[in-house]
Amino acid sequence: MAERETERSISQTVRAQLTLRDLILTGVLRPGERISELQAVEAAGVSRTPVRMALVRLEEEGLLEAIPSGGFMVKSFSERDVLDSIEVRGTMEGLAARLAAERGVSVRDTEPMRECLAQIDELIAPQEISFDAFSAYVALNARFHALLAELSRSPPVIRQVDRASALPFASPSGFVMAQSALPEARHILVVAQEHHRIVIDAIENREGARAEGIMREHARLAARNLRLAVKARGPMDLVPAAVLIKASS
Amino acid sequence: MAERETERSISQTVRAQLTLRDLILTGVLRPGERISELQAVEAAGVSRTPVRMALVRLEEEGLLEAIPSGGFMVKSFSERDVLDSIEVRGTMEGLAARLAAERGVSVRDTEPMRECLAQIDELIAPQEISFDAFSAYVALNARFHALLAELSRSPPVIRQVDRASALPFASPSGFVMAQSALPEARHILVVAQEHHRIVIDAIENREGARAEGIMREHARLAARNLRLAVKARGPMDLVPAAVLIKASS
DNA sequence: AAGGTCTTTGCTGTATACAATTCTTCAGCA
DNA sequence: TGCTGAAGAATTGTATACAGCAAAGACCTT
Repeated sequence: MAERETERSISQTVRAQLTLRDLILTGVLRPGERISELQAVEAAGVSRTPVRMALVRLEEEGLLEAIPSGGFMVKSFSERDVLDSIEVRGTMEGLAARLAAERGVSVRDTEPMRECLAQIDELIAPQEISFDAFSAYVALNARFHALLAELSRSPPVIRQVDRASALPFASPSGFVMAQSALPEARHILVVAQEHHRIVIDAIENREGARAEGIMREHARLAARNLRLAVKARGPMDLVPAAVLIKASS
Repeated sequence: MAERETERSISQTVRAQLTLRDLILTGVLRPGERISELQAVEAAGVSRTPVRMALVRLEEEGLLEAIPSGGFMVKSFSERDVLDSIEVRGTMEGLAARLAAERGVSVRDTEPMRECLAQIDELIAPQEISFDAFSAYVALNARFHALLAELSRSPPVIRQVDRASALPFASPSGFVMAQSALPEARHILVVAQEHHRIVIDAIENREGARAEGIMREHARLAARNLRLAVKARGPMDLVPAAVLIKASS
């Protein structure tokens, strides 16, 4: 989703956006805290103009909230908000899958997805999955989900799926790393992969309802990962956006 | 959705955004056309800084598209894109309705919606519905849909519903005016109102699936209005965003 | 005459200076 | 001691100046 460009050719606005996002996700800027433009200028090493541009973009992304009197603050999320964001993504991915199924896809379209599937199969084959394998899974999983959205061949749908996945904890692989240390880890990946397989099958057979349903259920897996990780206390450090989640009452 | 403020107290950025949006929706700026900042500055009567801010916001809104080499152009939509945008909104509203149903709502919550319903009832009671009545319907309908989204009590869901409704032709009342001149007009409003009634009923009875389903079907009504209006040729002038829709092949 | 290259012009991206508004703090009064 | 007011400081919103880049046109060469 975030293309990496050469360090110097990148625009100042993007540089500021990247820097600020990192500052937010690592918890340097805490939820509820007002973001001082001057402070941001200092941190990003650019002038105020691109910083303001970046702030607006981060607001649209959902990481910031506009303060009525001016300026922005870091948004904070309840656990419920996180779960709902995941549900939103699942719903949108379900729509994408349904449309793909109803409108039909060619084998050429699903080819790269099957390849993705095969690569993930290799990763989760061993009994014990290494930390690196988890990282590789995250990348492949993101690719699979991106390809799925494109299968709808609908720019508006793709756009909304992307926007729903923009929040780090709502993204398809948001909590995968969090479960890497958990014993249930492998089981969950196996189930997730089964979902992947089913959605492709359903789409190819033009079973819209099945394709939609399975993607919704698939997103619920992320929700389960979150609850598991919260209960286990600890692995949350692996998900950068954890600092945005305020302790629920 | 767009609050009206006093003309002089409004920020320059908002002024520019309003002016540009109007220019786009009225077709002064044509789809595919590159937007010159200088030209926009002249039109909005503000300096380049707020204009650039407005351009970024309009891009996020979906009306503009960033040009790789810099600057923005007016986005153009196929009829399919429009239908899909409506489907996206229906899906999100369906989610909101389902969550409201599953989580339960108090009578206090649905009170204002019932009031909305009653007012709409009065509007569509007469055999012939005046043009003004259509205008009044648009406002009440928008209010109903906004209240429905809030019934989910989920900020992430409300946010996504709002974003899905931001595109003028995807908004709940997008094509209502277009059918005002059509003979089928009253029938459609009656059916729409029936949907409104059912979704409230379903939510109060905690029937999540029914609430979701009816909202999806409800959005399809907008899609039907569009097709009807396109076929009738003419009433499209009443929907401002029509200029964004390129003739489908 | 056609193609390529160089120049020029206009644009966008960035930085900074200025203005206006808001927040804070301190003093005075009830 | 608490509250209200005003003044000051700081921060955001806006305007403008500058630099870098891309597209378009003209001229030269083949």
